[in-house]
Amino acid sequence: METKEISQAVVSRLPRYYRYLGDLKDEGVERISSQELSKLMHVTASQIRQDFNHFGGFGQQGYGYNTEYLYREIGKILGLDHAHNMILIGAGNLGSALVGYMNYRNRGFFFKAAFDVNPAKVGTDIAGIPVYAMDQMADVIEREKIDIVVLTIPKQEAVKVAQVLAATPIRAIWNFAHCDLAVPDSIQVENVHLSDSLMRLSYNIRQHEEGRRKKKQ
Amino acid sequence: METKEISQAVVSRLPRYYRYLGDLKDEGVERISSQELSKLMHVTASQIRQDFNHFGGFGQQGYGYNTEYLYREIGKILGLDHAHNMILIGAGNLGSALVGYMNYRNRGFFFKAAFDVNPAKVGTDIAGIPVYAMDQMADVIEREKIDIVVLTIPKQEAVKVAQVLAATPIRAIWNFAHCDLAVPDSIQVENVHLSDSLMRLSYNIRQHEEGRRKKKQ
DNA sequence: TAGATTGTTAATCGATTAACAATC
DNA sequence: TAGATTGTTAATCGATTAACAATC
Repeated sequence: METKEISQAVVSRLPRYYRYLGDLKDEGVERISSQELSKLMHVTASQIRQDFNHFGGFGQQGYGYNTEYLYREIGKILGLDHAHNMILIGAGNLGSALVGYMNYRNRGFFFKAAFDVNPAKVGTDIAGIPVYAMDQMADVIEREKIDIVVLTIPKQEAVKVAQVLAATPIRAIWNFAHCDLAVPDSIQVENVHLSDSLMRLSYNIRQHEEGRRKKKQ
Repeated sequence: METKEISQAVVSRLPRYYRYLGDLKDEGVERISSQELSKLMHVTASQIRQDFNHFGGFGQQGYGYNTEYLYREIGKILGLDHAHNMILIGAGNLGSALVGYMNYRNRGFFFKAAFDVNPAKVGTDIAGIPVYAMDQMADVIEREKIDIVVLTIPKQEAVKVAQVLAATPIRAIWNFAHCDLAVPDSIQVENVHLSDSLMRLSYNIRQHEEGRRKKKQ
């Protein structure tokens, strides 16, 4: 399908399209034009058509796009037609929240186990999955065919664990630690830097204030 | 200070600079050149200088940048020199995790209260802050001078709550609901769409596999 | 067929990188 | 002073938007 590399700018927009199309599908909307979708999502119709066309033609001239079909196709592009096995490293508050959420609203992402340094947690369950000691990691990854590791541990530990993970056959790390990770190219890293996000928010608050102050003068 | 509008691309990089400079400062590094920082962060030295210069000259020719000074200045730009009062709406797993995290590692962001629809939770404490009924929201916002509302509730409710919030003097929403919010321009919205993030990860796994398959042929 | 809307090329805009003069 | 490195302008690159021919 895709020949040339797709830019991350486009990739970042796909989940949002997927979300809107899912809603439309659920509302029973059978077809939608790039112009209608444009109004709904507050992006240009041109961008929508360009984005979709990176992956081949999903529409029909004079008709638009079939909502259900487009939804399914974008799902495939996003790899949601494959199951993913996950483990959690760091069975703290945030980790438990993620496991709980995934269990509840599944879309092919399955948590198989959690790991924690705290001996008091080892042997217990969080949100229905067992917590193991850290030294069981490599074993469980192999046995359960884990692709995705979710890292919810402090940055110092995250850096060390990433080194260990680099030698395992995992394919991705969903990194919630406040640091960048050095891993081989074969492992994809998706960072969720919550503190960065909050700082961006803080910047925008300040910026908006400033703008208002200047206008007043 | 800033006259022309700064692009969000630049703003998004500031927290990462802040992170690296904080680490350098803690390691006792007194000064750093754009070239050294470039190697460390894997971005071009040119971009670093451009980014900093959007906000005025922080460096010195022939010397580089003073780590501590630059760190403090970026902190100011990010608005971290002002305190922010926050409330949590949705005292579930994720919300509790965020409150717990913020309480522990404070940087001027203070959670004052939480709100939940569940009557069993109202009157209790989560991570040291009181949980109120939803109808107390506007009152608490005014009394506690809340700027930032953290939304960790399902999307259907989030949309409704956003409507209520639009009429309050809050300045920002940190939105963890899987939807976009329609609020006045005076309210900044920072979205953390975790499922979008996971889909991006899934895409990149798939993309990498595909690349490998093609190479083999 | 006529009208609508895509797919796609060309034009524009903005962001990144390169280069170098200014200056510590 | 000479060397180093910034601040800043100019060149390049990529992403977004506009336009329109193809076609359902």
